[in-house]
Amino acid sequence: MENKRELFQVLTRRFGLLNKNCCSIGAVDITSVQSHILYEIDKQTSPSMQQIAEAIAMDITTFSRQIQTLIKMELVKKTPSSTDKRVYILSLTVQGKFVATTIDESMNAYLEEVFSHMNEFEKETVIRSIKLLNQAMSKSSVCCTPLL
Amino acid sequence: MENKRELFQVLTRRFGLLNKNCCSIGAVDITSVQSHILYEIDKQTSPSMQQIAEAIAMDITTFSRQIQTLIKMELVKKTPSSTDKRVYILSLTVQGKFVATTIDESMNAYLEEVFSHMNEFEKETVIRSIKLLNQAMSKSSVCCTPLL
DNA sequence: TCTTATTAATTGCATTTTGCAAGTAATATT
DNA sequence: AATATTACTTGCAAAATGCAATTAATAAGA
Repeated sequence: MENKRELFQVLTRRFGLLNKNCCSIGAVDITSVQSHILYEIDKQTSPSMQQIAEAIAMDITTFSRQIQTLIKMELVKKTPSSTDKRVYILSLTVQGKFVATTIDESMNAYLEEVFSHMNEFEKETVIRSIKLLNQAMSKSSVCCTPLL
Repeated sequence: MENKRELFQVLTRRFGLLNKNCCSIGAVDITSVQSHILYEIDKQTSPSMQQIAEAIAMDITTFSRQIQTLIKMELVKKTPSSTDKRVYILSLTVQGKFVATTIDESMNAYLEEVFSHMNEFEKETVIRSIKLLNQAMSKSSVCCTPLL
């Protein structure tokens, strides 16, 4: 069988590049790391700092500073937890939600465009394959254990 | 249909993390960016600086400095082109080749492990899907045009 | 209860990475 | 022969990174 790494290297490089490109929304300009943070805050419900930092496998100190930046940009809000005063709950501001949604839409639009080069059967197959892959990776013991 | 971005986000995050983890070979410790550079030099034949920088979509000035680092680490060699004195041809040193190969092997080992959670049919399907996806992405006009 | 861990998050460095602008040297174009 | 373009390198200055150490709050042990 062919070299699997080759296939994955190309795939992830492309997707990584996509992430890099897609982060300029009107006057707001964010990095791909920040885009990941927004995505994850949007996805989770009332997450703490730790939770998000862990989800994106980012050092907590770097994360803390990124959040400070995002707060200055008025994209993220930090609310003290009512049950544990050490904890801060992260949420998106209206503008932050808008940015996250816009990025999500443009990513999905891109993916739709990519999938438009396939027929219905291929689409289904590919989607199912990605799911399979995600499942298999989450079962794997070798790597990525902290992740998702 | 379900949210495609979600699927891809998870997949590429996992793969990105894998890339991050897999870069300590004996006494040699390299970053994932450097691993990408080694990979690409190994793949291409007599590539110039520009070629590699473009392949991994990296700013040429940052790339130039990364190469300097890799040369200091004795993983990469820079040979002046005989036909064009502005150009440098990049190649891996013996040690660089060893590092690249070791990373490649450990990545493939990881992927084998991941695929071991699937049956033969699923494996084939997934591999074929990734290929399809790569083809579709290369056809796409939206993004990633400089890439591969 | 009081003392001692443990945990969540922040700051203080020191290092590394990044990328634009400007530079040098060689080749291509006119 | 003069000019433009190309390949690559340096000079900043800003940003990102991560370890060590700090603060404040909760949990656990005596």
